[in-house]
Amino acid sequence: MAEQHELREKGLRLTPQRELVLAAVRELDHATPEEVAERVRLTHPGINLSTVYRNLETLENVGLVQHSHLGHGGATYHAAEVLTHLHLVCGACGAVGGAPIEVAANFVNTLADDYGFKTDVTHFAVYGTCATCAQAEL
Amino acid sequence: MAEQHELREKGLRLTPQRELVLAAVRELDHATPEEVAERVRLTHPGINLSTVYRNLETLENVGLVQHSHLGHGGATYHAAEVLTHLHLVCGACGAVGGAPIEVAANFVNTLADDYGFKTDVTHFAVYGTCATCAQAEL
DNA sequence: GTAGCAAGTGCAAATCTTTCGCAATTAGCA
DNA sequence: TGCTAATTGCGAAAGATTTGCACTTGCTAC
Repeated sequence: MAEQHELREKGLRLTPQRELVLAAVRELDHATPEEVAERVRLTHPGINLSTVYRNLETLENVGLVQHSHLGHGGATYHAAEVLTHLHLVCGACGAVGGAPIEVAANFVNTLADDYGFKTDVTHFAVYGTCATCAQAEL
Repeated sequence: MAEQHELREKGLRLTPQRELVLAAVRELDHATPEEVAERVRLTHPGINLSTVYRNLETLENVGLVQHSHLGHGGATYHAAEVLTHLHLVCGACGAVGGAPIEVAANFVNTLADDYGFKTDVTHFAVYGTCATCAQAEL
């Protein structure tokens, strides 16, 4: 229950709904707010979608969850602990692959050295064509 | 008017509206559908927003324009000719910087070699903190 | 040059996602 | 146990994008 500490520090409360949202984000991975709500409703049907949105935002401010953009519109959320990989999104089939952050280390360093830009590689997906689809195109 | 060729090939027509949308995308850069519509309306006030959306989609299918994701929700469109740089989006101030594609060459090659993933670095922005904001944080 | 057909347009309404206001509820401190 | 401010639920609002449909109009064939 480390979250209790993070929350209280900022005058925030640990409500059942908030716990459920956090738990759902931790269980699911890359979950949209809608999916989080759905998950939470399995055990707590009455929860409101607004509440999910608000809690995702709150939990993000506190640093317990983060969001990234894997596709078009919506953000997807994941627990802060697990941002250990970057996302490879295939534009052809929609698959989301993963790769360790280290493969981008050089790229990140270059941007830092030459542009003073501190990159968070996990926030936006890396877009392209996955091996399978690239194969199929030939 | 190279576009005439691209369009006809697929049984599509070159309508005034379609030309205007394409012209607007070429003049603007990183334009949202809304901005494209606004631009087109300067010379052709009656154009409908749906038409802009539909034409952006059509032109993208044909390969004359492309879209990328620079921020939260919306896509922004640019002419297919000009994807010569990647986008550095600052999460703190929202500024969109640019960097030549070459800085990512190594990264792209690694992904290709190790994962068979063909990366389109221009499609999604690179997220992080710009030099100015990184400075301010200290 | 003209007719015919399918593609495209305008318009309004429908969706979908996310946000907001507000009254009722409740967690956490004294 | 009581208070106060944070939080929730709910409905409505806002914004973005899509869709159905009747009307219009490129483009091709004659």
